[in-house]
Amino acid sequence: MNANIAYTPYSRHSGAMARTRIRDIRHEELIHATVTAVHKRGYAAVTMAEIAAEAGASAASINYYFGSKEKLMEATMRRMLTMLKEAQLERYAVAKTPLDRLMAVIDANFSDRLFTLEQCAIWMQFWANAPYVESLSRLHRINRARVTSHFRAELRSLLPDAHREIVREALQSYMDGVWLEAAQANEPLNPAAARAEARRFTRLMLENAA
Amino acid sequence: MNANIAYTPYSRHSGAMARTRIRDIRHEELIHATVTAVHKRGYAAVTMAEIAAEAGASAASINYYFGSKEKLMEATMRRMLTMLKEAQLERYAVAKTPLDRLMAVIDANFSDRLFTLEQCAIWMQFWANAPYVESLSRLHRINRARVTSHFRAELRSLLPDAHREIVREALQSYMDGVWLEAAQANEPLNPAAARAEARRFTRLMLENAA
DNA sequence: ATTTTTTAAATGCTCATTTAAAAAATTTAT
DNA sequence: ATAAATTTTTTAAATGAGCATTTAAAAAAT
Repeated sequence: MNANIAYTPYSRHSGAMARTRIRDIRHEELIHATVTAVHKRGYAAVTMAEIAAEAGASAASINYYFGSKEKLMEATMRRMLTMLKEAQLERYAVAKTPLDRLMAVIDANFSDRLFTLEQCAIWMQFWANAPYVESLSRLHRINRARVTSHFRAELRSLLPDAHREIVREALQSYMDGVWLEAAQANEPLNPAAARAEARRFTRLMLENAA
Repeated sequence: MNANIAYTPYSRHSGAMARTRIRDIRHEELIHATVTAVHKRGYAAVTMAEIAAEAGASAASINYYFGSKEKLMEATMRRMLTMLKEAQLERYAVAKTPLDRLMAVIDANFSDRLFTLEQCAIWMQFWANAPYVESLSRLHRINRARVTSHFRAELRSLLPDAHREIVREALQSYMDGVWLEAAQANEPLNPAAARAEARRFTRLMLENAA
């Protein structure tokens, strides 16, 4: 009856069984539907009914699983942030040098999975709403801090102190700016081209600053 | 009775007199109130009544002067774009070299008048809404094209073909990215510092290629 | 007089959220 | 197993608040 009660991760009758399946499926479906629906209509304009329809469900079921429109948006952004983090970790796993790792952070941002019109749109709505919604603001700070710290770590061995911070800030601003502009596009994005450009830009910055 | 009829720019009873004053005053006041109110509450959340209250007027008078909330937002953004253009022209007037003019474009973006929390917030709302509102989308394209063409013109004499476009895109993305991040801040911005950083970044980009 | 400006109040619509009841799935008892 | 009981999931419909916009009439300006 109440979606907010705490569940143990194991079913109650046998030992280490799988946890309630439907719950996870619905979360997945509804978050995906949110991304699609927000892309189509914008966060301000999209209605619970539209999101629900996108998932083949009813508006009431969104509230059953997420509690409110705001919490749904928060869960959706949490998912986006997790995807970004994972994309980066995947690339870290095969990176050998500090430069490889620096490029891993950058490539992750423009990976095929993430750098799509739909997701650019969601991020744009996220940035626009974060200043007015504490939970989103918090997510933004956390993500920003994570990326900053990775950049700092990798740049430490690539650049002298004097230029390091300016280059780091430039890299982060550049990435945000590219996303911002991509959110205005109406043809499909080209992640491979974006990665190539970002790498060229990065090399240019490093060369000149070294 | 109807705000949409065409007015001649001159009063009807004497020769070349000042045009209807109140109209201009109200436009000014209401646009200013819009910037303030949107900064406080976000475009999605702000109501006509709140904007009106900010200007000491009634919601109905906004519709009398602008026709609708959407048209008010459009007029507000038009004003922002004009301010940006003017800030740039002011600096062009005293620029001697291509590098001066390049810096003029950049400095304009971070001028004391424009690079404020309030205006960053408005731009953020603009970017988030442009994909869903044709009139805003159009403004975005126009502004983007204008800045692009200025950058191209000035970079032509500063950089060889090979690097020019990548540097231009990097500069534009950088500026957008700085604005995007600034929109998340909650302390007052420091335009002078932003200009200094932007100049350092620009020099870094140009050094190698020149 | 006539036109422009102003607003209080009315209108009408959209929507998030809640409610209440049914349907489906799962657990317990037989 | 099978049926009964219990819990989880689903949604149609109700609720109620919020809001942009319109109307109609008054006030101010010309």
